[in-house]
Amino acid sequence: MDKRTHIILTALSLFYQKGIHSVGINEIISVAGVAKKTMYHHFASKDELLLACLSERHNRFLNWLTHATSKLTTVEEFKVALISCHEAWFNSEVTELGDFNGCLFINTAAEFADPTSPINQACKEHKMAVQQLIKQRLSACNNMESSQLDSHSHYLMTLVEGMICQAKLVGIKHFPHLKQ
Amino acid sequence: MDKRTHIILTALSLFYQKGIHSVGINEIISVAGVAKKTMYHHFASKDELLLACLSERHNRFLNWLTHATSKLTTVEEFKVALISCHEAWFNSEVTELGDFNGCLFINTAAEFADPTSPINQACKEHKMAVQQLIKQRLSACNNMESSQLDSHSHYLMTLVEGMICQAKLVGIKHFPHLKQ
DNA sequence: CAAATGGTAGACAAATCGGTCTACTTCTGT
DNA sequence: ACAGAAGTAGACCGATTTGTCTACCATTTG
Repeated sequence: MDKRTHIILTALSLFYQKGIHSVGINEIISVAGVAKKTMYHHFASKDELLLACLSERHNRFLNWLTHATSKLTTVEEFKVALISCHEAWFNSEVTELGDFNGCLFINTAAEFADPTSPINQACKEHKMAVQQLIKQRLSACNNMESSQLDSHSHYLMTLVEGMICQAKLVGIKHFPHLKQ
Repeated sequence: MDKRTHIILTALSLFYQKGIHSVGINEIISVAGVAKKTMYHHFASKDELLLACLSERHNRFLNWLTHATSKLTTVEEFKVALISCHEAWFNSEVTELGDFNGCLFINTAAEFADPTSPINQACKEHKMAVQQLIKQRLSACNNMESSQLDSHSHYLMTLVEGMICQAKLVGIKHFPHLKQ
């Protein structure tokens, strides 16, 4: 495998499971089995490596979410599919997302609070992309009234974000009552 | 003011605005205007100082939420009050909660992912206490059916958690559509 | 063949981390 | 008045941080 992507995947896994500041460069190269010079050959700094990891995770996550909500007809079906696929993620049943440990972007933004930082902005852009996907998916439903498209997609986004937080912090893994 | 509480309040403010690992002991004592020995006289370690900060924040937050949702009659009124008081928090209009930067407990749990750590447990306990308060408040409403008490309080908790995340990450400060 | 590229191991630097300690001062309670 | 607790500034320690650098090896490419 490409050394560069191997470093990204190793760092991504460590960052996701243990947080950013808790993981040092030495640990990353040690786990990846790679020389320090190799890492700094591909990435100018830890921050740039992190940005590459966020990008990788973003692509992976959106790809998964896109496929998990592809078959849709009504608003109700979409809502159930949206909640169900997140439940699968919480139970670590989605192999490409790894062992569930909350949302990498929420976690990372907690450590990089400065909104002008590129890292914080990458987190924000990820969330806006998810919001956009939900809105687009919702607009394709048969019984979706376009007048409520903004408010309803926004509502579903709030629900999903809340589910993720509860799944991580208090360990709630299924939300049957939300499917009503 | 008591030196101990002064150190706690200073550290709490720094931790909340910048994250835990991003703030060092030297910065805390420098901003607090206190000798390092004084800090270590009151707290055995940075972790114990952090635990004291979490406890302080927990008391402050629950006290605020308790008062902000004290006048209640119907489920609908409570829901609107719950959302509205959080909107006030997001806009940093609640002086005792300081400049809004998300939920300290969500942020802290992101940096201390190990669920066996006392710090992670303190974050979890805070969320369970909030959930408990919502449930208790809800049960006092005139038109609350006890059969749906668990699912409805759980639903409101999910909503609130989602609002907090969206307010921090993408800067959404008001949620009129949730009040339906 | 020669040169460039990407790789290795690891020493090294400068800064910062949490935490300890000495020496001294100030406040407080009996 | 005196003892002890609580405070000060800051030197110091060992560990760790990110990041640079040397010296060498392997592969590929003009």
